[in-house]
Amino acid sequence: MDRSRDGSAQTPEAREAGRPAHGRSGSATGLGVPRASQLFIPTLREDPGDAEAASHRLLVRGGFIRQVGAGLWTYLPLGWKVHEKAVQIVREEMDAIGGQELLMPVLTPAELWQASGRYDIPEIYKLEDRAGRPFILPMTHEETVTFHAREIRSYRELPQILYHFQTKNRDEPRPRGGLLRVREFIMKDAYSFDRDEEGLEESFQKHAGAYRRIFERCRLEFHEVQAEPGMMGGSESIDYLAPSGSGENTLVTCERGDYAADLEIARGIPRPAEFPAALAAPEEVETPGVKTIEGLAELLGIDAAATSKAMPVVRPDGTLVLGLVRGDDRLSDSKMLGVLGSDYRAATDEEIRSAFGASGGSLGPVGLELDVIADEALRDGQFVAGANRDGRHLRGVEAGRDYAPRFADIREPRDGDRCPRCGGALTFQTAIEVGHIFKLGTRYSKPLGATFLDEAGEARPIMMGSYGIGPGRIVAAAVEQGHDEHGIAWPRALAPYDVHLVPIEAAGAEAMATAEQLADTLEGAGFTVLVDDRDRRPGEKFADADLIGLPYRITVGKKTVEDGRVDLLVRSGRQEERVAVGDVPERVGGL
RNA sequence: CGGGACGUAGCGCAGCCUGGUAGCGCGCCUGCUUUGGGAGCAGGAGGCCGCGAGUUCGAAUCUCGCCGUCCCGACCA
Repeated sequence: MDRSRDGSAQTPEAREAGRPAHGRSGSATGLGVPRASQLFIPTLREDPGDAEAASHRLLVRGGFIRQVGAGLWTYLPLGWKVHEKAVQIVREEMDAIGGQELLMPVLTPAELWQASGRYDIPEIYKLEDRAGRPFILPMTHEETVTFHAREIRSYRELPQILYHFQTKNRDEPRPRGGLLRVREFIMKDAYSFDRDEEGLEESFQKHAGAYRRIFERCRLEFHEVQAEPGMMGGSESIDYLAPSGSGENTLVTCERGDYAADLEIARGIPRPAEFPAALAAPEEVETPGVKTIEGLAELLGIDAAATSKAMPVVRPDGTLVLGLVRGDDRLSDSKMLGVLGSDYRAATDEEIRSAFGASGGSLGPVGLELDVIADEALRDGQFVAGANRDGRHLRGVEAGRDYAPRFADIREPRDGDRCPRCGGALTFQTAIEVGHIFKLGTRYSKPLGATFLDEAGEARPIMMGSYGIGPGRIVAAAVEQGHDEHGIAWPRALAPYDVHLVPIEAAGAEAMATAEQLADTLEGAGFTVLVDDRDRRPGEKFADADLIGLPYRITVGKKTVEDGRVDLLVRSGRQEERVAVGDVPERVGGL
């Protein structure tokens, strides 16, 4: 215990014993309610110059966080309180589904990651100890937890759920947006261990339930969507997306509420194309100088949706594949990745020239030896396609008749698409990914040798799942969803304190005494209170209170104190009401 | 990693084009007056102008290199 700060003769035990039973947090001084005059809450009058996202701006201005380097942030005392509120909610819900909290180290021997095959992921930080032994700073803990799961020997010891809150490091190519994408952050990562698919499904659903409760308790608007498993491998994954003004994901939802998906895998029904009269066979037309779909549609006087767009790509083994989408659509990178089952890159001009005998702008699927992957939207109808001769296109190209593609959904949904379930209008919003859960299967248990013996005495790899939540992203999403031009409006579940008590200095000793007394009463009633006892002008105190965003603000001034009343303001609304001092706890509790 | 921008007092910025004593607003310190939405007056402190080379009698300013930060893209549990 740090005695240097506190010269009192109080022993830790006495201090502990003196703490109130209802668990309110201690004050900064060791005496009474936390006072702004003695806390480190450096608010800023102006927006930081390099911040754009609302959460970034307001968390910095409100004195919650400060930047140390790109993607590296300190949680100041106020910000850490919010973070820990989120952590506690996550912890309670994880424990409620039988999760067992532990703590695994950050510093990790490289050999674990070499064994899983993830050592070469570019995002991991690599380092050595003084003897030259290789270590990494992991981005998640599958390898380490699987290392421990090797101690599970029998089906009798399954299932298990283990989790921890631990610092993760990622050498992000581009950190951004304050807490939205960072290089070091705390993550709750949980891992489930089951004997078979059915067990995994059960663990997976338990987590899905816990996640819904967590985000509901945090008062976040969120959507549970099917997602891409990405580099984690594994069969199924669900993303939890919180719509926000800033973020890196695009959430696609149906106006009727029956469909929600991440843009990367979302399906949309494109508007129907208007086709010209059908032709019995493709017919070549001169299209000199036409390089774009717009130019082509204009020249021929047709709907851009009645054209097709060819996107030649190259796989790592050098094979060329032609992706074909409708002229007005965009190829979806993530979907293409899924269809190809491998990495790919756009073909270079030279590769295009030698394979097609034409350049960019005039490519089409007819008469090719290559694999052609055509979007579903091209299944029916006749489209204009490149002729594979510069300056020429083909009219009336029909899939099946004129070329033999493999059909797949490879278009990126866009504005104007209809819902694949009900035909309703789709809307697109940016969103923050606040959680992601995965079925890993035996992706890690096999290479790391985590097996158990079943009833038949046969060794089988453990079925695993992995479940992540970023408390820092919950914090950012809460601000994105709860703020106005004056500052943050925290939900009570995440607010660093419940009540901001603002005595007006000039109102005199009586007002101060009333404030002190009210603070104690409120704390006694189970609320946490921050008293702004700073020697500042009222306007400044109000501005800071708006910025910091505690759910309730109580003003004690000479206007009110004379008749034993105070002004109560709910941060999320803007209406203020005058309440008798004695009625305050009940009034606040009822809100 | 590609494209763009920025780095000057604690914060937000001007000055740079056209080289010659480093400025403004806010904040900070002292005093007095003020006090229900970021006060007024007076006085004061605070700068390796990102770093390093070069050009020049002289560089915040011109040139080159490097570093850092932000935005778009690529990337992305």
